Amino acid sequence: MSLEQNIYDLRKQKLGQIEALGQPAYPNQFRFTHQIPEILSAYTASTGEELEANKPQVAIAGRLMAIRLMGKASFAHLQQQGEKLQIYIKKDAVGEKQWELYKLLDIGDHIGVKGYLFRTRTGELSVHVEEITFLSKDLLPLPEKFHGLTDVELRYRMRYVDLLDVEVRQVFVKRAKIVQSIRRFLDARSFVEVETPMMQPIAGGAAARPFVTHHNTLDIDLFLRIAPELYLKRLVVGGLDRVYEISRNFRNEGVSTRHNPEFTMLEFYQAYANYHDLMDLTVEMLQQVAMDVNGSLKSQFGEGEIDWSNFQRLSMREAIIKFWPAEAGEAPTMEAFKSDAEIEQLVRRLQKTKFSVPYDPREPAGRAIADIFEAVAEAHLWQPTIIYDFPLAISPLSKNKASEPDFVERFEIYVAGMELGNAFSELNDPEEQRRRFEQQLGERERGDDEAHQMDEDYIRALSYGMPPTGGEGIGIDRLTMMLTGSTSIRDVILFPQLRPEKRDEEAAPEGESAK
RNA sequence: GGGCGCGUAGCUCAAUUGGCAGAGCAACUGACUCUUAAUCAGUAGGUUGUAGGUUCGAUUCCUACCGCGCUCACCA
Repeated sequence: MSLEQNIYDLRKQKLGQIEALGQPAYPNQFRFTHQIPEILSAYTASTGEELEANKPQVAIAGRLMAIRLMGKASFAHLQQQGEKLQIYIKKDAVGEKQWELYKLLDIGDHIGVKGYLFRTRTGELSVHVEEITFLSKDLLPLPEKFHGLTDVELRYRMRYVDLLDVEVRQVFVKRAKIVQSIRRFLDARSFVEVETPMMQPIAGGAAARPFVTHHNTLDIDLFLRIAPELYLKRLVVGGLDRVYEISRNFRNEGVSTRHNPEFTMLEFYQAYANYHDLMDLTVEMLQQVAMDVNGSLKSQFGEGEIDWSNFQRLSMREAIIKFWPAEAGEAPTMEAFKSDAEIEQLVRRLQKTKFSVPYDPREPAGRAIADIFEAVAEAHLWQPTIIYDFPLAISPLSKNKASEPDFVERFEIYVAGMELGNAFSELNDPEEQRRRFEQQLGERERGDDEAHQMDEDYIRALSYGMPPTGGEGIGIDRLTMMLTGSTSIRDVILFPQLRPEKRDEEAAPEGESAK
């Protein structure tokens, strides 16, 4: 019999004894007067003398996180919503039977207490308990009180235990505030929040491999969406000039500290706006969110500090020039990007250094420009930076720049060396869209299974006329990482994707007798 | 998928060159009516991730597998 099983059985016995004392094992409610955070904020200013004079009566509930027993009196901490309040139980004050009950409690149990507020000799606000109500038993031991759970696998698998750690909890509270703040920002500007299909017959709107699922009655395969993009633009065609959606996308790709197979994205579309309008809107939105969440335009991330007050803006080509590594010789000029031969030369020069840049002569030169950018510039983009004017070759849904047809009106936001957002003036010429899809089909033929598929209904929608529109996607998980200082995406997703846990055949904690 | 690293009591971590597997917290028993990582005395708790191999002897060395982390590649 394992130790864990021992503790489980012991605590079940205690639960039986608690019932024998007349308290139900699993009562169905507790009427409290305050939540613990309310008490802490309402009485911080009250002195011991004031409390002594008024003896404010309170009833509170929470989880027991520490017990310090001294014979016939005891202090303990109750935790609720990530905050702790001390309680003081004295045998004289609660009586024989309640004292017996108290001694049957374990760390991790939920209880409710009634009593009055006072300050201890050391000045800590505490509840002088007059009555204990048993609420729920913790049958399994909590992690070590000082270090908590540090095994990240256990943390992610047993988030219900991990969340008792106040700092872990705080990350997810902040995540909720981020989403709240984004909604407030967009709602105030007349955006309409919508929900579009998660299960799509054609997975479009991004370059990624989808998950496949099956509908039994219709007997068709469906794809979990990789982006809501094409549906949201159909809505703009239909006259929802300003729409947004915050929801999950699914991409059947590797997992890493920056990637989870399901992740949350904000996408929004604004009719009659171009990508420059979106740049301004984005800066304003991210600054509001940072203030709402942290009360500051600075946030700590890893070794450094992110300063959201200042967004650098560079074109992709300018960024390549700016961050061109000395070991690869003279930095290119803007002119160099106009010639396919010169672009190939740039790649060749980089390939002689530590920078690995793929090159495929069958691919359009624009792809090479993007690859060069990723190799030399991306890692430098630690402070918030807007990179604009992307090559047409990697942007099948963006509008061409009028002055430079090989480039499109697209930008991405980079923070802490990561992509945070992606935006563009939306391509609304249905015939050009058809040509782009056909070109993507060509790449599919050549083996790129992330290339975009043909979507006839989307082209039909554009044929009814979409106003000039700017659209943008922002990764909520990544934004949460940046604003909470979490260097792994798994720390901002409650239940990140892990391999299924393998269970041993040993007896389950329910305690079935062994065969 | 490639490379590097990790896996020891419920939790956090030790263990000399390959030589009796240990501590703190949690648990249990006892003492203690203002403690706060409470304190003090005692008790119990282990198939060292799994399976092989080398060896008189393996937590330690080797191989494979499982799980996790970091990193590279793809992407947001």
